Amino acid sequence: MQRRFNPLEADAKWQRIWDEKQSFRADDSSAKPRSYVLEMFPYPSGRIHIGHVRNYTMGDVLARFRRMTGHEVLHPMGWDAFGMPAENAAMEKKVHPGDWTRSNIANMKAQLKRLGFALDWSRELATCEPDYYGQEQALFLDLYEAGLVYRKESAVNWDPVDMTVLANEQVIDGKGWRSGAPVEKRKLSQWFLKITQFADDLLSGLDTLDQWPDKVKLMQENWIGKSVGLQFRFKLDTVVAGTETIEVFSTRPDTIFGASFAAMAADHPIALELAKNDTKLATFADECRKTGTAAAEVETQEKLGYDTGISVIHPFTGAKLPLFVANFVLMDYGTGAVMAVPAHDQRDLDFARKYMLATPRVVSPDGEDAPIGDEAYVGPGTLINSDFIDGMEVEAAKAAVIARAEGEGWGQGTTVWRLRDWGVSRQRYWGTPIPFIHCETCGVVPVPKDQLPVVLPEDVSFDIPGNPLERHPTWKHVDCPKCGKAARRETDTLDTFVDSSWYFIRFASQPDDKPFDKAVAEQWMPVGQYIGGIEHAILHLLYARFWTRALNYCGKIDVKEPFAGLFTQGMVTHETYRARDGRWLSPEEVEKQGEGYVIAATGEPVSLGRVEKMSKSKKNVVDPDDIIDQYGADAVRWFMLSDSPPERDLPWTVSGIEGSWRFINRLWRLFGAVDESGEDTGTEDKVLMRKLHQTIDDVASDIEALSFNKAVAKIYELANAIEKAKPSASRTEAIRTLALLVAPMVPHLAEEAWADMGQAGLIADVAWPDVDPALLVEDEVTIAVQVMGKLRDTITVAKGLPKEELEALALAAPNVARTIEGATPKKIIVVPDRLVNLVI
RNA sequence: GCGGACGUGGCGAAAUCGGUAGACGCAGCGGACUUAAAAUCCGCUUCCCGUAUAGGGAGUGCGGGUUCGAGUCCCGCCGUCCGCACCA
Repeated sequence: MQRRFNPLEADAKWQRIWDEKQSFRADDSSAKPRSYVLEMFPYPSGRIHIGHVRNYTMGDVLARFRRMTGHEVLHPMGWDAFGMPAENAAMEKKVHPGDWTRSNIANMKAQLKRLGFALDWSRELATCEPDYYGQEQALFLDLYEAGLVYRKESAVNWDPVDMTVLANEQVIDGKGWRSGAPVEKRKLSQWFLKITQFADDLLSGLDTLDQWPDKVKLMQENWIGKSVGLQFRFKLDTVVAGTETIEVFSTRPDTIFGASFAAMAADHPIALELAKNDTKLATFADECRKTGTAAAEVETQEKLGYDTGISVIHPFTGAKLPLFVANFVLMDYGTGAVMAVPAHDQRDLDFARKYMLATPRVVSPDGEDAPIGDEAYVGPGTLINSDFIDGMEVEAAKAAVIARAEGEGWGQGTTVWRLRDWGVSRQRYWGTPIPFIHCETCGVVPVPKDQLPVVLPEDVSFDIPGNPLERHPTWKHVDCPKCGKAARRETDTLDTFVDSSWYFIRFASQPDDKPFDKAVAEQWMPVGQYIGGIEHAILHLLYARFWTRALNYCGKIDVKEPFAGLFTQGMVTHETYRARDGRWLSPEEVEKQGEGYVIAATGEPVSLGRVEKMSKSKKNVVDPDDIIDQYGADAVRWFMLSDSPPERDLPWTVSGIEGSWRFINRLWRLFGAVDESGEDTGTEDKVLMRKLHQTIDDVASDIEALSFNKAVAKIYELANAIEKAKPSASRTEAIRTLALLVAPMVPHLAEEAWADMGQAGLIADVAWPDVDPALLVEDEVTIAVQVMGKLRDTITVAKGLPKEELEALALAAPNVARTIEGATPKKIIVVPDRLVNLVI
């Protein structure tokens, strides 16, 4: 009778047993080597997505494998549970954000459980619960005491309809993403975290992260954006409202003798002042503000300027340079004004050509004063036409100019960062309340730690737009902790990125009375392997690196980098289908017919679209629950690991998951063959044993390298070899060992087989099989024989055969003899145990 | 525009050090079993010439180069994708 694996029964059974035995609980006091494996925790949107399944399966395989190799593994799961969708649901469906979120968590947890992940659920946390965000408030106060938190007036994107602040990413073409209303700039008092204090450290720390993708490190480097240069003051030839100088920044102070004009942003204070009495300038400035900052616009936009009629005085030559207001100068970078050197900066050159300004060369690769064409020269060279720095190389000239400016007191060497301090105020309900009180007498007063957590009120309404905390009848009214007079609670809540900036430490240590225990957390930290999507390359990963440094700065933890290893996995994609009228069709609606697809119900032809990321709008979504129902957890897990390298996109296909399901059953039949055949002849199968031990070794290193697709291929090869092998003691051993090799990937099947084979205990508790090094070396090798680099034949010989013998055998190989037709080779190249190449 | 990654059969992909290109899976084709289907098993499957399980030729985006030998190294193109975006 054919054995068919029954995942419906097996999955639930083993999940229950693992639960009962607390198999995956991490022991804080273990003497084993530690391994912290973490996947980015999900936002509880309601359903898990196939992308989550891929992400968590990868982490699970690594976690289970590390357990088998003798590690004490921490592999936790939680919920990034604050955020806007819950408030949107509250507005649309009239449910409380907390109820909505908690029921989503319950649903998603049930879904995750069905996949049999080896998670320590005892450490589960949700950021929306007071036991988490209360500790976050305590940490926020610690950072405040350390001087890392401050308030400042800041221009924000204000949505006048939703009556709330929007993040830059939520403003699309100048309009609120939800309301569609034109966004206003408003000055509001906002809470900030001093991330810029750690800018240099966050940058140099990247060099220590040798287990991070270069791509992510580069993105962070660009985001932090360090520029070193000279900040200096030009004297103005006309005093503007009491101002006699304009401050500029340049990364190329060496080119200062090539400056032919200066330019400032339309919003520069001097420009604003001048515009008061110059309507043409005011109009021009308005034009500058109107043009968008969208990629396409910037690229095509012409350099435009307005000559103010004022000049700046060159600090060395005393020459008068015209001062322009220019649309390419940004107020929020550097000082909002620049010295322009057209010969050595492309933007300055474009501008100079348009307004007929001089373009003197001051750096030359060959010392010649060649005229500048349409391209600015930005390469290395020697300074010319530059007074006291003539003849110097660029770097020396930079230093010389900075030294002179500092000596004469009109400028100083400076570093400018693109990174801004992190604005964490949100005018939302569903977030961590910022633990401060505003008192008319005492000012901004921190909530005393013994009064934490500041808990969100439950009785809120979402009938009208705006922040429900702000209009709650009682919540914000409190007495000042200092003077006892009536005062007002801060009604802003924290950006949810704060919540995800330390959850990994709370997983490692979760006491009731403090955010974490230093010693316990340090035993686990840093996270050994962190796995998640590339979309978090900058924000989340940078914030978490900052927050960990901030805690380190406060003496809370002896760790600076939270994630030693980072892996960014690819997306799960799917074909898209469209009907003739252009509407998207879901996979269930279409049917394969011959080479193409038709609508199942009507037979109407369907056009096949691109393979894209699964999304509701394109209707190419596959629900994890449905496929688990159909094929069981193991087939789904196996598919997630097969074929595509984990960092690349994985195309979901029905034939692919069916292939996985077929293999699950092939394994199941193979495992059944151990008892059934009874044909263990006691004989040894050396070839199979060699294959087995090579596979044990390969699969182990593939899993460590997260090359799951390769591990899967090796397991297929071994299964093929076992099926072809004749019954023997070796074959029985190989089958039993195969169960161990697949255990991290298809754990339910492995447990079922282990029990079925009469083995004691759980396979989850069995160690990874040992490799016999003697079996890793072949005693016979197949050698390629080439003539002039072209393969002509192969010969199989004993390993380690001396050069002369190989040459003789190669010359004697029939195909070779025919090809060279008796000629004597001029040269013979022999690579021992690999190949012989005859040069005629 | 700047920066980065990638380009291998019909498809997803292997090839860890410059040494037999295409392992493994999917799809496809042929066969066995079956009344039939499903399931399963066996075989073939880069392209071209060839009756051939003989043999040969071409072949890793394109054009060059280095080398006894290049998917891999170097130079120059082309294409796709991703990130950033007037950053002084």
